[in-house]
Amino acid sequence: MEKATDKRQEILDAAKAAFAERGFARARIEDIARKLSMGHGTFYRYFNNKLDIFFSVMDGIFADIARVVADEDPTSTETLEEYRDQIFRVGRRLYKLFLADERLAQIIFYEAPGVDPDLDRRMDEMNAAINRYTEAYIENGIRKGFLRRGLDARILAKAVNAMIFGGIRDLSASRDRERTAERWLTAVCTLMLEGMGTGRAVA
Amino acid sequence: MEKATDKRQEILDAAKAAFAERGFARARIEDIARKLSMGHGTFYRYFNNKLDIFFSVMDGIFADIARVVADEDPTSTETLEEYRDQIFRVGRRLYKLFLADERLAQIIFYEAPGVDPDLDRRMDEMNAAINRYTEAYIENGIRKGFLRRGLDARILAKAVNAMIFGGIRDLSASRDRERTAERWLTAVCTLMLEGMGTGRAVA
Amino acid sequence: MEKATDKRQEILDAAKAAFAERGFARARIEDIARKLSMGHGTFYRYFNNKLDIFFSVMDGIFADIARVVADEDPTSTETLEEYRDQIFRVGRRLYKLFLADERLAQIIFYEAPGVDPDLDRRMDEMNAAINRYTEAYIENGIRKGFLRRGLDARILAKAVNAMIFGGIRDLSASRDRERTAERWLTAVCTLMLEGMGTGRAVA
Amino acid sequence: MEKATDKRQEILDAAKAAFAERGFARARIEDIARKLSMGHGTFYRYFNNKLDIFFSVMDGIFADIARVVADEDPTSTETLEEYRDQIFRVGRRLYKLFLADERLAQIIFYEAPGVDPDLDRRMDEMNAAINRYTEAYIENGIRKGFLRRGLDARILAKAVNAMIFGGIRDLSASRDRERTAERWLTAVCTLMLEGMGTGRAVA
DNA sequence: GATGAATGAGATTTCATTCAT
DNA sequence: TATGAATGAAATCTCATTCAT
Repeated sequence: MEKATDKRQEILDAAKAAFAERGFARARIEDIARKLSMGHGTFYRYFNNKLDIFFSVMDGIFADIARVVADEDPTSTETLEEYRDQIFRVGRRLYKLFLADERLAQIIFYEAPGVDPDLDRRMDEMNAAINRYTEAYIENGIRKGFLRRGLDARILAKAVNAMIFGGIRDLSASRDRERTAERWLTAVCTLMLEGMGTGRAVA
Repeated sequence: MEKATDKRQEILDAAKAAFAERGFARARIEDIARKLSMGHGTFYRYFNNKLDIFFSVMDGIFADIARVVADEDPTSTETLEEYRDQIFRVGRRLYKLFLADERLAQIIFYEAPGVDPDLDRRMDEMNAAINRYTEAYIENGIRKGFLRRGLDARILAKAVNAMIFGGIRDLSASRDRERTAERWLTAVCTLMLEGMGTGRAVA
Repeated sequence: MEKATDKRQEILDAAKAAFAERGFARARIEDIARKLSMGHGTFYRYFNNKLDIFFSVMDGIFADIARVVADEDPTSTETLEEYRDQIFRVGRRLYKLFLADERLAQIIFYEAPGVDPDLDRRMDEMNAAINRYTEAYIENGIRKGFLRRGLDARILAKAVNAMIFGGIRDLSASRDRERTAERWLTAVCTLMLEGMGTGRAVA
Repeated sequence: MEKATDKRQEILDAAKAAFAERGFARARIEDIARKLSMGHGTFYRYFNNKLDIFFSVMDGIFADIARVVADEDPTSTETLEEYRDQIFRVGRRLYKLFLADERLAQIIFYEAPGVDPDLDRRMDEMNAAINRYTEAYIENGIRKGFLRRGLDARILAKAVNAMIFGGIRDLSASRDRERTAERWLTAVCTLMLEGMGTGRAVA
């Protein structure tokens, strides 16, 4: 049984690589099998079909992201400083996750969209879950008084996450990734906490 | 000549719909032709091949976006209030563009990525162009004194645009779109200019 | 009426060029029309279909060849010297014909075979006619006594013509064509009249 | 492995028949497959594409011919009698090869020319190789003294081969092939060694 | 369980031919 | 008479999936 799980994982990994490299449509089952020196008929012992394994690959990616995002308790933050630290902490972990495996960004941003309506929906749902998480942080901040009252927490949460994922996308294409990651975290915090304005008289 | 241009435009439009609905791979040339009650061979009188028309569709979309984005002069803004107005103005036009044609968001966010490396590159380039534009706004703001010195204009510009396009994506999926659009614009402005913090003592 | 004949001839010539250049299958009616700056629909006013014009082109070529071959009277030759002169005369005219228009050899040897069973048959018939002609020369030679008795005139005629057409094929691919043509004529005459042997005691 | 090679050979043979019967352009992959009661997709497991298999068919034919032609040593002939015997021997084998498989002549003379420039070139090369071979025979004959000095060996070799292949072509269309083959061999020898003249005073 | 040969649905693309203008 | 837009038959080729060994 262990053996079977290992093999499944192996196939999953080869498939992830193939999908990242060539996209869903152009990746061939036979290529994936050949990379593992196994008959491509064997593939169908572990997965029902091509879409099935793509969903499995995506599930793994979603789980990786969820693990990072859900690692902190949104209600535990008490001050703006703590919040800032938290953003950096979560952000760094997230960025590290994507920097550790370039295939993630390639798949999430380029290859997965449009493959299957069901999958698009699942991506939207994962997105929504992350948005809810961020919303909880913001609402906690308002409650605790270190974020302003009257903020549109729902939309702001989405905006913040859009930035964070924009950063991930940008990171994948950048040279000095460590440095760029820090610049992004700083920029995101700036916009989240102070904005870019000089603070003089904004209605 | 007018006739031919019209026909081309007609095909282009039917293709845009097909690509938005089923994605590049699943959209069939014959579907596009049948929708226009024409022989599918006719298609090839107006476009070289399937990828060719997809590029043409995308070119149209890029041009639409560029027209909106490039409509204002980044250096003309003098005060934070003017800047905020400008953001709202450009944002509203951009959101209106996408709300007027749901297919744009579907194609840009779901169907175009991963179809062709060349096209991915062109999307990245369009993105970069918009980023440069926003960067110019921010640098102007710093120069004019209504944005803080020392800001990382390059990354902040990217972050801002990530939010704006995040808004577009969200809008397409939302109910009361007009209202949601305004909420997004407000949220983006908030983050850009003041952040969410209470302003008390942030190092 | 003259006008129409001219046009027909013009099309025929453009088609000959197209067939020689690209072969029957790859030559497109539209290309032929475009070369004449005429609508390709017009083509069908002068020819029934693509095969029809190919047949017409071939008929022209056959006629050109027949004119050269049939120009002399096989029964008028009286001596070996006259015969040799005659071979040179006819051969030169034939080689000149093909050297004057490279397309002839290209079409005859490369493009026409296999296009259509009917056409293959017509080529065979033309060939047979030439063979009969040559056979008549040989039979005349035997009768007049300057060729040996007992020769297998039928096969020898075919062999001779195979050489002559082999020469045409070779000429088209050679550099100094005038010189090569003379060498071929000399070679053909040698084989026809004396052979290559030293003449000592061949049973 | 044996199995796969057999299948490949089976397909090759069916293709040879199809190409001989209908020509390259009109032969359909599906016909070849159906003749073997196999799915047409199977074809593509053994050959890359239609041109690929045509080249393979031709390679087989070229190899068959080369084997026959290269079987004797041009320099070993010492007398005219030996030479004559040699011509008969090689000629008989060559004619036998083509008589054993009618498709060879059909493909070589009717279907292959003009299919593909590359292939035309390869046919020309094969031809050239045979010509060089015959040239070696003639040069040997001159050296050994049983052929006349001063002969234009290069062109004469081409002329001789043109006759021999002319014979092949003629054979395929004839009734009593065995008899015709002998007549051709006799005719070729006559022209090669003595010519048709009576031998009286030819300048 | 593993294999890979076989399958055939399905999509793109070409271009001779037609026919309304 | 000339035109060229429209047509669709026809053919190639790909590759996910099946299944006998």
